[in-house]
Amino acid sequence: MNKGESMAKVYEPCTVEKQIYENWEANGYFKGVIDPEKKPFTIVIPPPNITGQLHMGHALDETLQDIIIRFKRMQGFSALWLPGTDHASIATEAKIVDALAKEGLTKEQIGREEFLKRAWDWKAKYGSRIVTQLRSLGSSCDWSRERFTMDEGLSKAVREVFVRLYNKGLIYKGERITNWCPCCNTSISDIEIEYSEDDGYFWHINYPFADGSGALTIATTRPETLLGDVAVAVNPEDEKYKDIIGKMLILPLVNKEIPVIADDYVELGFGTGAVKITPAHDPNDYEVGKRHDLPVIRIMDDKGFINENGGKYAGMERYAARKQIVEDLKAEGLLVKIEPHKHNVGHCQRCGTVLEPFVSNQWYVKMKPLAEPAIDAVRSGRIKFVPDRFAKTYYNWMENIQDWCISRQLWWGHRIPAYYCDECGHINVSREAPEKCECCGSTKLTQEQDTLDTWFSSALWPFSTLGWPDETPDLKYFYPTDVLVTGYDIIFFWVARMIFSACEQMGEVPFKTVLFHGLVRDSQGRKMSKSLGNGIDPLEVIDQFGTDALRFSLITGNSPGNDQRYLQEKVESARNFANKIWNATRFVLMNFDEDPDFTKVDPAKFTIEDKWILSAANRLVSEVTENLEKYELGVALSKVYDFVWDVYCDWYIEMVKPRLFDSTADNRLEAQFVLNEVLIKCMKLLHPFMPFVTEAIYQKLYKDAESIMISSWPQANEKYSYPEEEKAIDFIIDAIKKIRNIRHEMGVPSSRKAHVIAVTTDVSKAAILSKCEPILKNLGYCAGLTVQADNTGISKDAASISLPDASLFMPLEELIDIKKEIERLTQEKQNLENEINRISSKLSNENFVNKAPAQVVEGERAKLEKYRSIYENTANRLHDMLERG
RNA sequence: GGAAGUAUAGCUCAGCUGGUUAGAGCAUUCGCUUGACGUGCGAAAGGUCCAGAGUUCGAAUCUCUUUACUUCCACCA
Repeated sequence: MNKGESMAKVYEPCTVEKQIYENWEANGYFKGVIDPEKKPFTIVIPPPNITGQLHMGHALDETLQDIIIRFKRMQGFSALWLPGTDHASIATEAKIVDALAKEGLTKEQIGREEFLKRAWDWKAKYGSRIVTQLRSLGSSCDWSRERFTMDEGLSKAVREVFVRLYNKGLIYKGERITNWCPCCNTSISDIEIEYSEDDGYFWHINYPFADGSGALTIATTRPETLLGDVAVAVNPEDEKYKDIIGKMLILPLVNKEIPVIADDYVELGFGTGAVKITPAHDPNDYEVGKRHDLPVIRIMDDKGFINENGGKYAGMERYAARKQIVEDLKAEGLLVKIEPHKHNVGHCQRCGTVLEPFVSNQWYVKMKPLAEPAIDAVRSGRIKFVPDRFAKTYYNWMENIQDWCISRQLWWGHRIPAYYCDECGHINVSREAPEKCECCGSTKLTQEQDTLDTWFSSALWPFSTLGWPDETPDLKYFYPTDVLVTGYDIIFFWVARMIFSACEQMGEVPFKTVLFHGLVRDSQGRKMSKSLGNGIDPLEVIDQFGTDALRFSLITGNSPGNDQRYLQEKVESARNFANKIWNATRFVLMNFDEDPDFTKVDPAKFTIEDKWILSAANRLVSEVTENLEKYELGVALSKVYDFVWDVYCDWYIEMVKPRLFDSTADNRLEAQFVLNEVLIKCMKLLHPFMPFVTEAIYQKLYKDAESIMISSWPQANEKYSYPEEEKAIDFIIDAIKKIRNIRHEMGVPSSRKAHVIAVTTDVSKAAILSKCEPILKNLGYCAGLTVQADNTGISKDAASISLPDASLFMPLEELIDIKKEIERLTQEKQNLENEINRISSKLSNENFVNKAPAQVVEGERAKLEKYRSIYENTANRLHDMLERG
């Protein structure tokens, strides 16, 4: 039994994938190694959350990166794909809090230390799950370098950056309006807000004038905030209210006097034209309050309950208080009307709770100075966005950036390295806990309770994972990284922040290219989500169809930055493709001699079809390489697919079958060589996309193969350039297709072979036809072929095929329907005429001939010549038939 | 309110810097135990490239306008 016969008839991914992956890893092929002889190529993984489960988005993201890194590795770069995970402060903390709740505990009850212990335990238990899942995608990450955003080194980097920014005055602590999630119990940054258009109400409320002269009507969507009102503002230009500016109003329910003030902020013509001002609970009001020097009265606590400033409402939950206040206003006759009102309400990105903006004391990063170099990094081209339209989104955000609230009232995360002096109140900010206050020398210091936004640490990922702030050899060699692959949905959260962090800390960009991909949606185009239950588990798909099939289906038809749909049919066809190449290999090996000695191959014995495919494979190599360099992964893949399936399997293999089956054939070894040569080239081109099946095949093709993943990327081989043979075989394929077409149309069974007569006066065409007789016989169902220069002996009822500079005649005896044949020829003649007219009018257009590139004009001329020749043949035959018929 | 994307065969999508008789997969129709594969082979049908205007010798491709859908940003109490 030879190697081919020992291969299963159907490729079964699940039987080989795991072992192949373990082999790669055990042999250290994934390792990024500092090699001064080689150029580095670096990718850092977008670290998945430790709370995460593998989803289709990861699958796409990982596949793209793996394709690029495998390609570069094969090209001879010292490739490093650095993996790791993110601590995901808010998401993880919520998990721990939930787990505690099940035990009837709160985090306050167990205290910070115990809480963190549990969090680390949780991380140890579940943090590796996602990493295991990434491996099943075939990811060739250097797992020996796996990092975690809260490991020792990265925490050091975080403290270093914090201290540096603080010392430069770019981090400050201040009292400002911040968005607060009463459910997660923490402040959040602006970009963590998700707005949605919600149904609400406009409550119109009368605020009576203190002097008893009537009332002023305001409208609000949050009536409970009136407890914190300190004024009512009107537009200074508003004729209606000119006279009341400066008058005092009685704040309902609170019974306190507040002034009517004038401020441009109030928009003319909107609502009642009078706006209650609650500086502690609204960012705009806060600004108005500052301008008018008004007090800031916070009336709600961190959990969303009315505080002691709320008088009799103190202790009530915010919505209960709202209801009560509306009722009380109604009772006092101050409620004018309630209007339904749609408005945008901010929700917590993580838990969906309606956010409460209020003043609190938080840490911020001053963004303006950081944004400028970051904008320049992209504008100058040092960082390239693919597709480049995302640069616009990026500029727009960066140019209008607000300061970044980085403190979180959470325990799981990097605790802010600020130490308050209990004696003098001075804030000591330092890398390590100071022994005494740098201001008064007191040793009584208390560390800040708050932790940092998760994204603060991931912003440092490209350099912190390489050892920064230490000047490590890794950092020197592998930084800056080459390409970052990520979804466009985190351009602000992560990409932008890495850019300004790197520019500030490293003085250099974090990566040279950012390749953005879109979302993987369900088959109906909906976002995959837990609540819809429409998510598809990549692991299940892998089990069923294989990793390669999943990867293939995600990449084919994918273009940068665009969303795509997940369709199972696509995975199925990808699986079929894996099976196809498996069987092509099986065929090749089944038809190998025992250990063919390719050193004995004589290129002089290459046939026309050997040269044709060697030449075509060369072009494929160049094109695919170029597409990959430009990150056109989907295009590259479909080119290999087409070549392997259509060109290699359906044509070349079929062409060489007779040679292989004839053990005495003189050039059998050459056929085996070419089959092998081209197949290996294709497998290498395909390997980044479909690593497992190509490895499995590679192992079959080579006796002592190490691994395809460390083999070298194919190069176009100049000695295999045969443009003439390529043209010749294209001519023959065209002829065969036409023969098959006619036979099918005439309903001729494939068992009935026809003796074909080729008529041509063109010497080179005659030669090609003669040379290709075996191919025509085999694939064109010919019993034999005669090539001659004139029409002698051609029966009137033979079916005819017009080719450039040649005609083929197929006597099919009684099977041919003359009427039908005349119809067919007439139609064909008409089609050709149309084409010829189109092209000749183009060529007779002086402007075209003068202005179009010579190559294009030449191309059109050649086309015209070809069609004319075919036309002539068709017209002659038609004429003949009509005459004789 | 601002910005962006998409619109190509029944479905899902390719088509790069303008020059193809406009492509693929799936589905459809017809035929095939052709010594690798029916997860296959062969053949076919199917498209005013959303609509309109412009630039050009030439537009699916570039510009503008319209329509439909999608997304992001901002946000008026």
